[in-house]
Amino acid sequence: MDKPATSIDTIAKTCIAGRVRILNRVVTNIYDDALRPLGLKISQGNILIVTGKMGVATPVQVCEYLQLDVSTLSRNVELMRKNGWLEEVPGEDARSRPFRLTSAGKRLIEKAMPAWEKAQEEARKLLGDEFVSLLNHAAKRVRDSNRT
Amino acid sequence: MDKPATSIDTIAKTCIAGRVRILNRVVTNIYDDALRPLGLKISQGNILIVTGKMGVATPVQVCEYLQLDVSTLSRNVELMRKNGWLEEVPGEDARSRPFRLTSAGKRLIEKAMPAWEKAQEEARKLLGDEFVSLLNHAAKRVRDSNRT
DNA sequence: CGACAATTATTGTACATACAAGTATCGGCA
DNA sequence: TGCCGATACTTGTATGTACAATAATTGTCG
Repeated sequence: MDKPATSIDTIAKTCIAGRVRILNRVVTNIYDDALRPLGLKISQGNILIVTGKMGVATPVQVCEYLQLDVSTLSRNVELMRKNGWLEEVPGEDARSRPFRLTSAGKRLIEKAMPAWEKAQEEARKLLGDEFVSLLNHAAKRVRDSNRT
Repeated sequence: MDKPATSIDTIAKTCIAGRVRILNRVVTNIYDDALRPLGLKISQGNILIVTGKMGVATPVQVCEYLQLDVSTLSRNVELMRKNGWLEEVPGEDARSRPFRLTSAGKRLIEKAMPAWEKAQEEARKLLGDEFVSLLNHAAKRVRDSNRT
């Protein structure tokens, strides 16, 4: 004779958002701790990486890839520009503000590599290989799904 | 003859934090959109749920469960107290500030249930059953691991 | 060509988040 | 009993995040 589960019980036992958010906090902290000596946070690091892959990047492109609001990116890029890691590039469309890595930005990534690897290994061990593998697929699906 | 992968390529292809953070943003937005008509965000919703499960909760307990910094919780609880969803309870240890759901808080959870279910279903479809199942295990492991 | 919708970014506002530093209290031990 | 380290929380500061409103530009269609 099980009692009927309350709303509280149901949500506590199954809420996907709760779990994703816990993981996000823990994993973000692992990387931020590792990168702290470099004055870099993983939030900015990921923007640097995406920018590096793109060569010249526009806010809209980066936001689509990272599923970030443009207003969020606007302020993040501003900080990284001040740090000398990104620079604006003139573009054809005057509405857009394309940017790219500076050489300091590229050097920073190289310098951060060992710390990133350490964090990556810690996260991998914590989450398990199977989860990490599914994570890749899930992230790809999410990026392609384009809610809105 | 593959060229050696650069640091940028390696991180772009494999970074766990990048993927977890993308998922976090997308999933959080799904729930926040669904809950917006109620004036509730999933960040606060999860705190309400954990509090509800505990009956009387202390900040330290909630933070350990949700892997939140106490300073973060401090401000979140303050807002929810102002909204009338949480109330302080006198405790024995004067250092601690235990709190619990008010009846308004309980009613809010009931009222939010349909929206939560809608978001939950959208997230489940987006991420896939297999991923969701592993997510539960991963979250439990993370909670038990107690980095520090 | 000119009005208007669509696109792109910035700014105001509110909340989430963590670290560092500070305050209050507790518990144990000399 | 009184000191002192440990514990629990708050506050200052910086960044991350999104939504709404605004500004600037572009594209389109009559």
